[in-house]
Amino acid sequence: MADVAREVGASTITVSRALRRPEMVSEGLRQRIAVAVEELGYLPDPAARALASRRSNVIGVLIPSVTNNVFADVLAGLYDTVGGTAYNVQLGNTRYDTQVEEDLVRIFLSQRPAGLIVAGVDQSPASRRLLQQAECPVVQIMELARDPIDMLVGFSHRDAARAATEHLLDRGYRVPAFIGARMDPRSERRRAGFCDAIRAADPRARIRELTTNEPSSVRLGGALFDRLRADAPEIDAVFCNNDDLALGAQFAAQRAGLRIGPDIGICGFNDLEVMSAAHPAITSVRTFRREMGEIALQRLLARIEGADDPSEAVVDLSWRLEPRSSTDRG
Amino acid sequence: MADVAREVGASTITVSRALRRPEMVSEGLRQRIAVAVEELGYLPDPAARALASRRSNVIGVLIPSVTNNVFADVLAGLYDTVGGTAYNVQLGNTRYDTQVEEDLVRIFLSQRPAGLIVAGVDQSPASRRLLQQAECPVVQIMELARDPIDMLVGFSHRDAARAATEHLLDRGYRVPAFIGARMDPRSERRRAGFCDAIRAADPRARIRELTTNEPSSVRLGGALFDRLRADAPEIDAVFCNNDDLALGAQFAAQRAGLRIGPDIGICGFNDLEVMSAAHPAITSVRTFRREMGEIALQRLLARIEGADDPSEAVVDLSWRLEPRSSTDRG
DNA sequence: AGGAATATTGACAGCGCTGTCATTCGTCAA
DNA sequence: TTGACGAATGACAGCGCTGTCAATATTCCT
Repeated sequence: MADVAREVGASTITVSRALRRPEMVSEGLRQRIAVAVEELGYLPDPAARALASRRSNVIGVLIPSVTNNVFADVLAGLYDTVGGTAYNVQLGNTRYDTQVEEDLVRIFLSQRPAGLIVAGVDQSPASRRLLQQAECPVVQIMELARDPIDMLVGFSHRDAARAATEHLLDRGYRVPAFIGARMDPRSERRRAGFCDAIRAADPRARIRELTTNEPSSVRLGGALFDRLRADAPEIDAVFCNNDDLALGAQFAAQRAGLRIGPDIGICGFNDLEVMSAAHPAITSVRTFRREMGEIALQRLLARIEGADDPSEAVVDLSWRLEPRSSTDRG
Repeated sequence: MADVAREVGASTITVSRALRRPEMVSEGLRQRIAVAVEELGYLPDPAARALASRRSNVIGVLIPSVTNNVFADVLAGLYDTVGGTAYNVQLGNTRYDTQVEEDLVRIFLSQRPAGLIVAGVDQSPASRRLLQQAECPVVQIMELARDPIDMLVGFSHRDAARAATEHLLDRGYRVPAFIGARMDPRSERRRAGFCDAIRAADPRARIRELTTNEPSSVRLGGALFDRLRADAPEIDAVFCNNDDLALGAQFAAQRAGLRIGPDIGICGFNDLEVMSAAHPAITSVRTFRREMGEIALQRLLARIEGADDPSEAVVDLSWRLEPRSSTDRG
């Protein structure tokens, strides 16, 4: 930066201002500085900036998993939106553990981040407190809640699951069951939505379900489906916690010689691309994962850049049922 | 840090050392410092560290896509390995564009990263030069090459594809075709491996293929399969660029009433979890994506921590053919 | 016992930038 | 004409830590 300043015959602080608040520097100087920066290939040192301004350019993102398709999509939205800005996304993998999450919150906060995005609304009390006292904006994503820490972008898993289950009942299935893996808070809410729908139809109905805390996979979906049918042969539809399980259930049903749709209804959750391309196509609840990442980051950046007005502190992205052949009794 | 120093009656530099090079500080002092750090909840400021030491704790990772399953697995390996260390992974999304990659290399380098991991071996000349001159270790991942910039962890896509195609021929398929999407350098090498095998079997054979630069997806795999069969009805097997395409091809073949295996052989690439769980299970070439991330980062950290010996500058992770029903002619 | 080698600690300056406050200069209403 | 005011620029100090070199304490060897 000193070089640039020398080049144009100005002080370093003026160069600094030309880069960060161009409107504070006269037209001519600004241009000459821009030229010199380009010529010299000057790139500001983020560490020095962070130290001097007591605020880093890091957007901390806390998610429970990196591999999971759902979060991969959220991340894609995040990275797309952060690309081109002066900010950097920094991921923290909480591994579905609130204690790990709390540690990461502390570590992130020690960097004086520009903003924080955290998945879910079930932080530990200590995390919540830390985040509330943070002097940077915070966005919770994935879910809806009555008492956001700061901002919130998500949708109601419970409502979505309830709608999916109602769809099964509407289509004439009598005994839908719930298949769940990796029972995190969001999965539990989907399960609750399933129960809502079942009980609304028949308050005395028995809830048929099979859940596990193992990470979900296609193979596991098949295994759970087979076990569930062995225990409860009367079931004629399954609402799966997520699309991987649904795909696995469909494969298992096909192996068992069942006709997908007429003999067994299958519904997934998230509507990954594969669902509509499968044979037969699988009904699912579409969620707006990429958009969640984009919007969360947009809100965050708006606040960082000074928009104090939290006009829309909570954004409900909702969901959309996508009925397909797998729940068509024909 | 000054607080900690005061608490134990030592100088800040001693505290600094106790944190970074414990062996340089006497047992007793070290213990008291550890206690004080814990009590005061002291966390070092990474920006100040980076500025003073002229070296940040950032491991820059340049990949072409965040959503892609393949890179998601690599990332998972990376994040698993970096967790618990004092380093931070910072992702740069090159979007399959070497110019973007070059800009990102510059930006990353301006942060004085602890190390850099870049996907592929086809960097622009300028990127290559920058990376070679970088005063930090660099690992290229995903592929093999004769002239690594520094270290390399990957496998031969060409050999793997050749083996897969030979498998089709061995199984008795006469007219295998190649289906490819998102034709990046690695896809091109797989295509070359396909051609190698076909030509080795019959030097005068016509190469049947259908490729596109669109990002791949299950749906696209089905569409390409249908178009390919319309143009070349004689084909009796397809080697797909990746598993998504293979899955789509399988669904399309099923829609067309073909028996998977007897009527049409299908082989994918990467061996995502879904391949073995599909109905029927789909033959694929297993690649060690997560391991690639883990090992690349381990090597990098070893070098950062001072192991100068580049005993194994190149690690070949190889691959493994996983024959399944989809290439069983019965 | 004497000196060299080693282990342990500290003083000091400065990393590259920005926040704060001060200065200069031109403009404008009274 | 004059003082007030805003726009443009600069001086200075310091963000929190570490590299370097120096000083002191301790151990070891002859």
